[in-house]
Amino acid sequence: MRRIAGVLDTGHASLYVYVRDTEDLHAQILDALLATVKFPSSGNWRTRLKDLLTGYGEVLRNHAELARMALSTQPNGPHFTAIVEQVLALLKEGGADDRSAAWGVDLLLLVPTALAVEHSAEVSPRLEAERLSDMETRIQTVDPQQYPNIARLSADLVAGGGLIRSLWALDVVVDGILARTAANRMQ
Amino acid sequence: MRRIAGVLDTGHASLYVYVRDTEDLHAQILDALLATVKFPSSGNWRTRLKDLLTGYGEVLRNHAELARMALSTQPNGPHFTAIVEQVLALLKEGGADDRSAAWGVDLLLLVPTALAVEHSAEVSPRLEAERLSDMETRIQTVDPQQYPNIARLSADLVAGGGLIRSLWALDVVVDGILARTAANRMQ
DNA sequence: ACCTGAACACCGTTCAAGT
DNA sequence: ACCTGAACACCGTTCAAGT
Repeated sequence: MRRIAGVLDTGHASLYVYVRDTEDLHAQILDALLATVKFPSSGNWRTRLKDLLTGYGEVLRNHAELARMALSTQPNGPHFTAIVEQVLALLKEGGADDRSAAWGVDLLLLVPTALAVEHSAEVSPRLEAERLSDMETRIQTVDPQQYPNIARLSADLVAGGGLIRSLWALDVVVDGILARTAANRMQ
Repeated sequence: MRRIAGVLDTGHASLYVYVRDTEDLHAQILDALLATVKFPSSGNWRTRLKDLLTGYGEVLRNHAELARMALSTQPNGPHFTAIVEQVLALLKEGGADDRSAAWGVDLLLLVPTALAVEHSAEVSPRLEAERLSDMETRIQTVDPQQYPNIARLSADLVAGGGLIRSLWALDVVVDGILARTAANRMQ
């Protein structure tokens, strides 16, 4: 509140004319930022879905505070609602059944949101690189007797950057939603 | 810090002898609590996996602050590491390939963690019920012209409680990991 | 109607001083 | 080595007083 009031060159108490509290402030800022998210128009439905959610994730990754808010309280602004609508449309195009699509949209939005919060601790690139290499050495030097699977998979556990992992996670969830659809059909 | 120091009947500054900062304090508390998580021994691998992650999620759901910490900074205590090891073992038993298992464990742990953070805003049951019914009416009264898919799926969007949705989400991610494994085999 | 400054009730963290 | 109280530098929120 105080920081934003400073940027706006006004007293911090003045903001309470326009917002109810900090959460409300964050929600209004987020929806304004979501106006910049592009709705992809080329490629198949899966590519368009991943592009849309990547764009959503980019906004959240640039504003860690907003990602935290988006996770703890479901946003409800018009631009957020438009993204939900589009995700549902793309899942329908992909052949997902109604319930799988409805429940799947939450899970799909969770991926970029949670990943944005995960990377919100990145204070300085300097410290972040150190933290990451600490984690790598911890995984690579784990006791193979006590944790055989971690030791065996240590290379894969530390492999892959943020974006490639995010795209992989979205593919996993999309595949899972389609698998649920198939399982429901067989019932 | 001050609250916990009060419970321990000591000065808040004294805690800094044992912890580096608030994040370190949360990490130590979380790993102590994770000692209580049961490792299921009956049922097939998928049931055991879901039970294990549900147990993990229960701990986080009872301690919202810790869930937020677990999301922004990867825990690294011995009990957390043991859970990761067990998830990897169960995924291997289920036939997941190495990379899908290694990357999948992050995504699987994300589900209960993020859902715990989501429900961390539940201050009083009274207000929470109100917030939930507000959301329901908002979804059910959405403009069908502007948001046709939300309107069409409104019943499914609001259906299902926390636990059943969590189990569904875990099934989706497990199915997705197995689908990725199958896709990798075909290459 | 909108803005302001002061005040209130909190935080986490540091540090000199005690034992 | 461990603890303490005070102090510092922050928060979000409220409110009476201004214009």
